[in-house]
Amino acid sequence: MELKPIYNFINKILCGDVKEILPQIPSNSVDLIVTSPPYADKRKNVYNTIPANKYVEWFLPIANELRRVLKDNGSFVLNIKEKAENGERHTYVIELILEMKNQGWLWVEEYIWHKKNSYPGKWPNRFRDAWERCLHFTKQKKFKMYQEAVMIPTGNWAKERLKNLSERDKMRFESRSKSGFGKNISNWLKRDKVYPTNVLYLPTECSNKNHSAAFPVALPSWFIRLFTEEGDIVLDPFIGSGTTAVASLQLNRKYIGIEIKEEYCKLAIERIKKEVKLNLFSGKA
Amino acid sequence: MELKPIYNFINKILCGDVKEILPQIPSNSVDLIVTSPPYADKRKNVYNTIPANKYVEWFLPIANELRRVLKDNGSFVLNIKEKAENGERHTYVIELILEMKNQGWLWVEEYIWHKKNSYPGKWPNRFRDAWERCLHFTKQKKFKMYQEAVMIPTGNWAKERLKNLSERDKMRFESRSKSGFGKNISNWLKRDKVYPTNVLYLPTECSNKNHSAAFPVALPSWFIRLFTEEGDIVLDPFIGSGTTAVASLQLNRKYIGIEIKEEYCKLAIERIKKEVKLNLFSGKA
DNA sequence: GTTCCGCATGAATCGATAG
DNA sequence: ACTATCGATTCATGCGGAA
Repeated sequence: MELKPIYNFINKILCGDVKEILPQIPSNSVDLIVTSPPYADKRKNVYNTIPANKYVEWFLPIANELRRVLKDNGSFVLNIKEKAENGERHTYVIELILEMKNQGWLWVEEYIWHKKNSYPGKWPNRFRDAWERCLHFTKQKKFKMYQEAVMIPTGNWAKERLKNLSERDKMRFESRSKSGFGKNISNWLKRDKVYPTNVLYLPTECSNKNHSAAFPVALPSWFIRLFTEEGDIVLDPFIGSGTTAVASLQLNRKYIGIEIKEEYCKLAIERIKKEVKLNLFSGKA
Repeated sequence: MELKPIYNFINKILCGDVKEILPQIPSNSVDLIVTSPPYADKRKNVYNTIPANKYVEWFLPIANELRRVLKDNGSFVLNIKEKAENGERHTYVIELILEMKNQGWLWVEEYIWHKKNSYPGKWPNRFRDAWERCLHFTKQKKFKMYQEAVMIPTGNWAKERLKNLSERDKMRFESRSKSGFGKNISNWLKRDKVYPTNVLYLPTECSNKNHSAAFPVALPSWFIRLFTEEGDIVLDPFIGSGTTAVASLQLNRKYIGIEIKEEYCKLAIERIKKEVKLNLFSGKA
């Protein structure tokens, strides 16, 4: 099949089925794939739900296409968590890991997203679920990684030093450590920063009315900074309300978003427009 | 085979091979199994290390015996983490989960132990590993669980209390209380407490006195409070330096410990003696 | 008695070197 | 080519000695 070159897809929300759109995208063309696909049996009212026991079978062909479109030195970050069913955790996620390895993916790491404010609730046999998996897959042992881009202030250093900062600086400092913005004092801190671990401690974003995005900007933002440079291409095959696109824009990366639900596509485009205006206003673009 | 009744094993450290000792323990006799088995290829200077690719095969017969000795309403908490090898996470842990389900275990939950102080190091392809799995298995859908026993202090009482602590102590206190650790937990009123999540945040106990236990007392302590009542029997088939026994004693539970290394057995017995003395001194036992 | 600083110590992992 | 061993890297913690 003759494929259109990649620049036809860049900075667009492609409204349609992943299984039809992905095959149109040329091979070895994106630097990072980061996504939070619909979880099994969740959000029934919005998506055509995928039963837990068919999840692997449904996702594997998509994973295979994703591997094709990813550059050899690129990364795939899959944010996912198995549901509990009949008093047990379902096994479709760990089965998926094994099957993706059979496809040729390397399972490099499992990052944990430790959710600061998790969904409330009480059950007799378990507590609130406060974490999700962020599975890191690659095509090769060697891949692009920019660890300095996500360094964080030292534990003790931060505590000691915060006392001497004004309230205003404190705010800036806080926002920096969470999302990576606020460059004012970043140089000043450089020597006193350390590398993070494989546990991300981030709050979920309270749903802004329309979309039920449990996927906070800070999450794709962290992986985009870690695995790409400015100008690189970030693909999210289940982009929902456009969170990954927003993160990409903020970081001067290019995005490709795929979304099947038209209402979500519209929502994403609205959010992106606002973000672009913000960038223009701040003289960024 | 004629088995001795369970009281012959209670409050003892049994020095020998798990595979020989477990079959002597009667069926349906312990309320909780909590353990941190030797990880694949780790602690080579101490244990005969189990290669990663033989790990499942090695552990499955043990898991089967554990299921036999566990009471029907009991729980099994397995603390484990896969290693990274050749740039990838190994799959033996997730394979083990699938195989244990085949044996009849229910995989109820995966708790995350978020380690505050993880092992240092820097690599081109990953960050420091700051978490471990605490896999919760049971025999039945219904099992014993005492959620109130691990509730976390919050509210005004805690705030008042915190005022009088130094900044540094406050940090420590908070990190402990986030996951429900901390010794004075019983002092809080019920209305000032909330249920924890499935993420436990606590430091490892490193370079402590004579023994260095990567398995901190607070970890078995939390699960013992959650899954047992006073007087119940707690089994640790890889008890090492006796951490699980210490936790059991502190909480007025009975322990059964198995350990293959004689030096560790001695160490465990020493620690237990000290703990018993402490309990006597405080008028507990 | 406190507080503070310096130091050794890990359930690690990768890349290079050696056989 | 494949395995075994070693050095380099890194940081929260608890201890001991000093002020």
